[in-house]
Amino acid sequence: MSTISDVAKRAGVSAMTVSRVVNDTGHTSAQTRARVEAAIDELGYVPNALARQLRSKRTKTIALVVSDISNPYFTTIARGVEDFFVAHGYSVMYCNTDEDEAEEEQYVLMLIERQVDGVLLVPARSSGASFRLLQSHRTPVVVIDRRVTSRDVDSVRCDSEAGAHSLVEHLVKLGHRRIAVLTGSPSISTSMDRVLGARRALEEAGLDLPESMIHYGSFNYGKSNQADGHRMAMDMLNGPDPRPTAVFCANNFIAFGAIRALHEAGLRVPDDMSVVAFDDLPEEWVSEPFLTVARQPAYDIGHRAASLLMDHITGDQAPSGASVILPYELVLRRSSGAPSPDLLAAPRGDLVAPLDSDATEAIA
Amino acid sequence: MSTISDVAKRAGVSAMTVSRVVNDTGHTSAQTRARVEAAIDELGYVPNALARQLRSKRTKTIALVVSDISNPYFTTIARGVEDFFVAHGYSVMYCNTDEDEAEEEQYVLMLIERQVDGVLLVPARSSGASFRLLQSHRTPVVVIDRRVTSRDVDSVRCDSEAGAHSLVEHLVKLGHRRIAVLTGSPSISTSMDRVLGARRALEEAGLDLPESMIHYGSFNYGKSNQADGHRMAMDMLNGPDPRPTAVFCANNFIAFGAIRALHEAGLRVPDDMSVVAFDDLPEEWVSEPFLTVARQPAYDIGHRAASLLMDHITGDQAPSGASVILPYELVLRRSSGAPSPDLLAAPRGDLVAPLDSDATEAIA
DNA sequence: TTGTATGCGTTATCAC
DNA sequence: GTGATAACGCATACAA
Repeated sequence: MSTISDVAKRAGVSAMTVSRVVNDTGHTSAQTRARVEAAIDELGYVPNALARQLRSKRTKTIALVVSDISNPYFTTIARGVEDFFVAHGYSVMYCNTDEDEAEEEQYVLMLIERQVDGVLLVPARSSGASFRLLQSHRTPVVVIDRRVTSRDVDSVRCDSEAGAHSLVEHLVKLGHRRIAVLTGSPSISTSMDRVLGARRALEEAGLDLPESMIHYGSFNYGKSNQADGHRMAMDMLNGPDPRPTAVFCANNFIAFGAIRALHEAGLRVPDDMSVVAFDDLPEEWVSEPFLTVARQPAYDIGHRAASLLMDHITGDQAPSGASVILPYELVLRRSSGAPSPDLLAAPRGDLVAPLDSDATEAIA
Repeated sequence: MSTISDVAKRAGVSAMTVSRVVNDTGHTSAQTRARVEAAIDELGYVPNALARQLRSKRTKTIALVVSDISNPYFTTIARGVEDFFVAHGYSVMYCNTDEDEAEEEQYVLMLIERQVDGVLLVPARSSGASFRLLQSHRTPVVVIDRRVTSRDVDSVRCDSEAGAHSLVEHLVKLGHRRIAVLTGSPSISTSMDRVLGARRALEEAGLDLPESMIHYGSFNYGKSNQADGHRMAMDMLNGPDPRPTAVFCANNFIAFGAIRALHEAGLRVPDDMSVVAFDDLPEEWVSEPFLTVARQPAYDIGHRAASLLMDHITGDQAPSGASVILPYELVLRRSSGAPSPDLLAAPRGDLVAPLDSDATEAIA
């Protein structure tokens, strides 16, 4: 409520002297410093950051724009970002786009208005409209989790192609031949890279991945609060015979929805269908970790991206269009197993367990 | 990069006219409006929010200060807050204190510096230093999840006492007589309310809750990234005979750690020990929901608190010291069952399953 | 070591 | 309907 000149008046000095004391810039005699500090305490003076930022043209604020703040993958990234920037005296604004391009543009505009010093962006589309906007306002950007077509924008992500390849290769080695893929939107590079990795693994085994085995949907829950993996798995089950014996889900939420769908259809995992996926949950959260996954180093992704952005902010390094690709970790668990010999050939109807079976227990 | 006067020059008008067009205030002729809008487009002008906020003394920003942003309980609250405020044209800043009072004060100071219009606070301690600071700067506050001693502070939370009572009553009805409590810090009202609820349920059954059966710790993972429930459960198992037959965990993370500890000790849940807890995870995340819980209406808590804060910001309503207490929902699952008759009397050693048993499967 | 003048980009107020 | 002026609170540049 009180301003710098209130303090100045009270301490019998000029506003500049107060400013110097507050910011520890320049020299001030011990006496006046003491008087100023006393006045500050008495008035409960707190500097107005808006005025300071307007004048200095630096907000000491960066923004993290993600597509789904409910997803533990992104909250873990957020931790990595936060830890880095708080240690460097910056604040972090979190923005959630729900994978919606319009929301993203609105947020980016808001961030420019607010003069943030930099932006970490998980772009909803690879089009790059948002970060062209940012660049035109000289706001440093680092892209997280996804590739973008534009040059001169740095990015940090996990090796999606290789992770998908490993997971599907694992399925192939177990003996699976008909493997479906449930992925996110085709406009997100991560979705497509994971399809590519899956396809490569199949082709190396002399198999192919027809489009009919790929189901596109959403990485998020979305407004309906329904995991799209559920719908995609239903589509898969209702597709042409013979049914796949395994399914690769391109992220955690898709896998959760898919497993629920399989469960509802009376199918046992992995007996009737193996499931593998990208992304893991903290092990403790599920009493019995069950899902075979490619685990991304989410915290490190956030931390590395933060560090890179900081280099751009300080000018220590210009954006070079470089990509930092971090390794995944393959975690084999019980959701993947060898297909039963019958499954490899038999028609579908005979194999679906009756709904009142103990499929529930088997999936646990 | 370009300012309002750049636009004014280009359009051949004054800065004020541009301001009027941008903010849709006052009257402007269709002609000049068109000319101004053209100039804005050509220059890619974006207003500087800092200057605007400095002048108008409103930032259209509120802050949500929580004790653990990794906890789905708080991210769900955040969703409720975000949905409300974004719909009203506000931005939300998220701050994470890790239940640390010093961090909290630092954040609150930063928020005052940044002139946020209001704060939603999950206070680390009930002392109330932080919101006295906020109040002295006339920043509206609403407290979430916890009671505070101070008058004239509104709060929104779930009925912890009643929820704990229901959970423990459920255990008593199943036949449990020795029930331990693992809770958070004694300085957090929520911790203590849940102990009180547990005690009341036991006393109604003619039992009592000695201090030796209560273990205090942390609701969070903390820097060690170790769930404190694990340590507390170990303490409980190493305590005096006879061992409890059931345990009430005062939040989700405590329960996760405790279950892991029981698991490691070769104890089966619920056969050797029943477990009940506060807070739930989204059902899909765990393929087989297992834990008996009191589920808090987290989204609603966030939404209600946001709405209340908005009333204070607009001045529609002065803080009255009122508490909004929302109901919990009891969800019975497989982690709680009747104690085996042997357990009620027998000494400990005989009952611990050997470590190489199939306890793992049983807990799933 | 301390103070003065000036401007950051915007809007409130009043004048035309 | 439009413009000139001042002020929001602070820090840069320069002077003393």
